[in-house]
Amino acid sequence: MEPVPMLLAMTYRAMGDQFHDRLRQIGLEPLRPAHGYVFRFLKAKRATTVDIGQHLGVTKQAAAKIVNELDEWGYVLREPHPTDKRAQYVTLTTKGRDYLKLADNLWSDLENEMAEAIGRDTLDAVKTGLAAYLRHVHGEDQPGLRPAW
Amino acid sequence: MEPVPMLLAMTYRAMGDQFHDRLRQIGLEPLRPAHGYVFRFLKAKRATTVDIGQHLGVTKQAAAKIVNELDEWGYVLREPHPTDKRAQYVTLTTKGRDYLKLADNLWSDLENEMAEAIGRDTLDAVKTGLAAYLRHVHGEDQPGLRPAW
DNA sequence: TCCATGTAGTCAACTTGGTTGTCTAACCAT
DNA sequence: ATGGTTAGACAACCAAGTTGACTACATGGA
Repeated sequence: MEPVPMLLAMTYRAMGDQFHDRLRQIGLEPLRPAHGYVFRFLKAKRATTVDIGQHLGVTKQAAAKIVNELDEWGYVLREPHPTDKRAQYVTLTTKGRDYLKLADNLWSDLENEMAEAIGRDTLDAVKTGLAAYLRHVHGEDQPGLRPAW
Repeated sequence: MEPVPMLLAMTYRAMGDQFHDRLRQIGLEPLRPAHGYVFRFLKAKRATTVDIGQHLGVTKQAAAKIVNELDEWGYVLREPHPTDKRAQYVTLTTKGRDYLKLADNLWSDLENEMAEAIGRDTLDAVKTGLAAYLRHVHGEDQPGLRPAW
């Protein structure tokens, strides 16, 4: 059997490719994975560019580029931080939230198809297993999200 | 619960980081993941540069760069293809096989620690589950190995 | 209160790891 | 034979990161 990391990489790639294809079928401009992960992160918590960089596992400069793009395209906007005059909160616009909602539906479709293919219980085991491993290696502080290739 | 692809990416990243750290602890020059995947591929079957590119999920030119590096560093060598005068088989040197053996040991250490953390049965479910999914979406023809970020 | 140290964000230069495009030589099916 | 395809090499380019430097603001002592 293939080593775990190869299985992870191949599955990630396979799901990502399918997601990308379906987005294009719908006719929606396919943002890169990083963009989607930013949306999801912003939905969960208020965050600055630095926070986003940390979450993605890239430098703040790289994160700033991504935020700039999302801003230009109208998916997010910046608002002043209430107490820190240096910082800015990055927040989702309606367009951003709509995109995220659509993407979430697509992902859950894919996940359901996966459940159908390998069994719901196996899928659950995969998810809880990976989540448990992540809690084990890092405590509560997330690792970088970006796969280092 | 986080969507599956995020779990995959985070786990891949977490394991890769650990692997990388331990290689450095040993004092071994840490090649990139792609290099290791090439070793593993070459061990399994005779392959040309084009084959390698396909397996990794990159263009043949990108694959050629990687093969060139591995050649310079003494991990692989090229030998003429028996029937096709255009093509060359890329094969592991002893140095390459040694590196792979060491890396394999490291990976199996990591996998054992994972088994300890989440339970051997859960780990088995993860592996068989992902493998089954991959067989389901692509038939027998592998997807690209490289995660598209 | 003042000062030392640290941090958010921005700008610029650079590196890396890929891409596309083009070409030659060899292959192969009609 | 010959027309279409393929392996490999060379070159130009590009995307997405990096490091480094700087400004403005924050924060926690002495």
